[in-house]
Amino acid sequence: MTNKKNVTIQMVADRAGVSKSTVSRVISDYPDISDKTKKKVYQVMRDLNYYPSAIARSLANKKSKNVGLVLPADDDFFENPFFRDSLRAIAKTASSRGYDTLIAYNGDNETLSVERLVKANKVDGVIMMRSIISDPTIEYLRERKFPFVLIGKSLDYKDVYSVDTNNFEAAKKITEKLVKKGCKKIAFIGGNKESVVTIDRFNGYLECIKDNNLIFDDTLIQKNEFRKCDGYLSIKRILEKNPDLDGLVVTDAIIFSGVLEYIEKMGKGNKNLNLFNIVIGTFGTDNTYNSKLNIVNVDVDYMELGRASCDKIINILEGKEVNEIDIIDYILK
Amino acid sequence: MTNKKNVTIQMVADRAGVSKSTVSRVISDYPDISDKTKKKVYQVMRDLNYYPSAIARSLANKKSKNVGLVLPADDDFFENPFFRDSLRAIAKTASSRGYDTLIAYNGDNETLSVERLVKANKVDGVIMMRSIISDPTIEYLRERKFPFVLIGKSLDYKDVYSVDTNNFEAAKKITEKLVKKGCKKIAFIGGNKESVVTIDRFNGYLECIKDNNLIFDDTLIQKNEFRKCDGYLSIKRILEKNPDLDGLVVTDAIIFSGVLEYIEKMGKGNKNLNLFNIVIGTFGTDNTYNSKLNIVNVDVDYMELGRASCDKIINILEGKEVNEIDIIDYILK
DNA sequence: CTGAAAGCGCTTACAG
DNA sequence: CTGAAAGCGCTTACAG
Repeated sequence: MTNKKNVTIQMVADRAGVSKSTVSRVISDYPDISDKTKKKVYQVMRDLNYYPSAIARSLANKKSKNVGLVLPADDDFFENPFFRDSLRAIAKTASSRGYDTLIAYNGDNETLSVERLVKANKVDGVIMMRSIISDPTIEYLRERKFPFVLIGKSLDYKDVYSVDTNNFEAAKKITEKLVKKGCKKIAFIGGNKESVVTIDRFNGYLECIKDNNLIFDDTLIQKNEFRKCDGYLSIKRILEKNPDLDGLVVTDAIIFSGVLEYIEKMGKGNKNLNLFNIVIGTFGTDNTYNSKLNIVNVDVDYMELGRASCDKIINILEGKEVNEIDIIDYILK
Repeated sequence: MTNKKNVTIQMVADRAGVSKSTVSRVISDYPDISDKTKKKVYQVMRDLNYYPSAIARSLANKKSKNVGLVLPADDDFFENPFFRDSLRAIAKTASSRGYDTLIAYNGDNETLSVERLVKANKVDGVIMMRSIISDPTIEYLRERKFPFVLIGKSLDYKDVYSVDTNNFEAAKKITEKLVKKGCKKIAFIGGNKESVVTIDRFNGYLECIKDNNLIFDDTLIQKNEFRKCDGYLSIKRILEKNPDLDGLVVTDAIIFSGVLEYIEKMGKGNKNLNLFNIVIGTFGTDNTYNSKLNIVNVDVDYMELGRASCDKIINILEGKEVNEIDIIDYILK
């Protein structure tokens, strides 16, 4: 559907009075070309407004110069600021390195959407934006020996290239912060229990609770989905059994928004409930300003996670040496 | 970098005892093939786990089966729920129609990022996610006669394929709603004044103000950027000159969040300011629950905008007939 | 209904 | 330093 009949390498070769081989060589900056030829060819390329066809190069080189970005099929994922920030950083990084970003998403089956790109040779490597236990997409990619980088980490395999935050440590530290602020009864609200993030953060929370000999029982723990409504319901359930709650760790910005809504709503009438005295620790929340609540946040640099994962997959594709796992800093405040 | 040496059309041809031409024909569901051959070929394809190379097809067909999604270079854009929802719908729709979504974004120059994809033949058509006045990307695409669909509308050209909401009408109606609720002095906070959305919504607001002979002066109007801080500062400035403000139209979810923060912050101490009595009309805000404020929202179905724009560009690419402009409904509530 | 051949626009060993 | 030729994996008129 490109209307201007495209100018091809043959045309510039003819016009420059050389062979396509030579033109090809100047395009790819091959060393042994005389300055004269090089100049001439560049000139003609400019005159003709020539731009090599990525498709034809792909076929000849057997590489697409595309990285696939795998978006999970579940709706909640997109609400998380992590999605928009890392997507942006990935697209930008890819572009800066001469690659493009192709989205793998069909709305219902993550693995199928990836398979399609992989089988059709549309991407050279893949970035997975989320880690869960026994991930079928990872199974597929590994079996096919197809290059990929995982944002997060795999609990199933030790040899998966990944970029992660130390979620265990961050969760432990944020819980400790609540303890220092005087909290005695700290609850935990996480997302899906298959999610590696939830698992890591829960373990960090747990370790701190144990270290400090704080109360720990099932009525303080909620793990559901990464949805606002789950935050709402979780805090409700926890408070029913624990009206004396004074601390809360919430692992996700969206869940947190549900928690906040509940507290704002219920705290309004029942001043006696003292809902606003609960100190809350949360992760990756955009906006932690709240006039009535005491909120501590772990800030993960999502852009950096994106950038690092994209650089990593491209490094792998280009045969450069990379670490198995890279850890991105977080900021607790 | 695909490790399994890929099975090609030649291999299945050999194994099936036919020519590649024939295999190619059964792949593309060409009518005049005997059932026997068809069956045989399908069988072999399955046995060999054959999947045609999209790259090779692209080269032969001169189409990539990719649509380019143009993301604006400014940071604020990504904060808007519009971005995530329409992106998702676009990727999903493309996938369902056998296309893939390629992102055009390099972090600083929108037009360049598009040019790159277009020149390299990496996409067959393009979706632009935002409309501004005198958009250089549109200039480029038009000049090149490259197929594209605009989400929003062009004020510069009448013949641009686009998918839009009736922003003028929606803004007028939401302002009317404030009037019905008794507002006498209604301010307007919009985004960038080059943005078509801001222009349309401002005009809708303005018409209602005039129709009702309400106060209209410069101190009531703020147009800055689509940022939270601009919302914060805008409402501040407006209130300085208009302490008796009782209505406010805010054209964007992010700006609105800044307005909200200001009101929450300032309203807390100064009960006399009566900040919480201001009725607010806004657009596309995720979460309009607020225990103290009276908020009216125009809900635009961003997924539908995405879906429609993607279907439209693909229809164009496939030579189907399409409307110049499609209008997506909004819901006022 | 099917095959041989040319072509899509590049790259790259090979030879000089 | 440069060119002729084969090849990447498909499609599609053309001929039968």
